[in-house]
Amino acid sequence: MRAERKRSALEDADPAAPLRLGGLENHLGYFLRRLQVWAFRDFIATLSDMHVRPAQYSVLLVIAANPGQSQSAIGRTLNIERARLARMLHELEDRRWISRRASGRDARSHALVLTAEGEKALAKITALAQKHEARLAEYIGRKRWAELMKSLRDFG
Amino acid sequence: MRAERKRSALEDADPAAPLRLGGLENHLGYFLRRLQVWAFRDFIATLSDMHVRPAQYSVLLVIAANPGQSQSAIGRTLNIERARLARMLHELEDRRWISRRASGRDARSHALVLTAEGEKALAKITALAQKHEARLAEYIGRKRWAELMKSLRDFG
DNA sequence: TATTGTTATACTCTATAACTATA
DNA sequence: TATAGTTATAGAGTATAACAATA
Repeated sequence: MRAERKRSALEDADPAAPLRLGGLENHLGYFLRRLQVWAFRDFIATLSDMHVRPAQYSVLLVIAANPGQSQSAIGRTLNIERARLARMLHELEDRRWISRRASGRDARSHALVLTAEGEKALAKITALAQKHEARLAEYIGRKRWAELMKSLRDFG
Repeated sequence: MRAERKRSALEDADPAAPLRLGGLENHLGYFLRRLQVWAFRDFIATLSDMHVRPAQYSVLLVIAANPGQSQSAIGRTLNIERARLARMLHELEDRRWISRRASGRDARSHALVLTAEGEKALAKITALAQKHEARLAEYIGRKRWAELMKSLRDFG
């Protein structure tokens, strides 16, 4: 028998190769999760100098696009629980990137805005985030990136 | 002036409506994350009777598809850190769904297999997981489901 | 020396509940 | 009564480091 004979599946295995996924192959959630984890890791690594995490970044962008809105409106938009958002906003306030102003209409709520320092930080952050996005597009291929973006954005 | 006059963007806002996403619109990771979170929540809710989380389910499926493999091989396949996987496997062992056998080849590693009880549980779990998947497909539309699945699976 | 599995710690994020102050 | 925001706690997942046993 030749050295390159047909070997059984067990013998055949490259010890470092990934295994069969089995039924997981039929679950979209698994594949979504896998790519999302890659993307978030790359995002965090790319923005490590600024110490900004994806959730913080999303909050900064939504405040920038909707100045003066309340915490509950931000949380509703991004699906962030109000308790979690309250703590995150305190951190961003400690960093002098946002400020809470009294809302004219409702004494219970705050009007959130970026500070001048926050605007400056966001400019740097956005530049790094673009680099991350370019890396993601390269990782999965520009065509696939565009397909996924269209499919997911059209839905959302 | 009429009551239905053209109002400014600020006045116009439905107080419960989501805000503008701003720069977030250009980030695939955000949209991936949003759908993935929906999917995992639905998965957890659908399988709440079995108390199985997505990561546990993925481990059970990969063991079922690759009986006798080691923890490191499972972890490598699913991108689960070995420390995390060790604890998860102890939980699954406590539930009598998997067992660790001595590996013939390497005394350091375990050969993981489903128990008979584990096979039975996985049958129930898989049936529920199908219901979840059907719900996900309905949520985003069957066409979009197929597009995303193709795009993501081809890549992986 | 490197790898397999284990234990432990710290941090992020999610999920709740309880509380206050307003509406 | 309901809503906005706050504080606290518990659980899951991620990231590390250190360790024993084995390769």
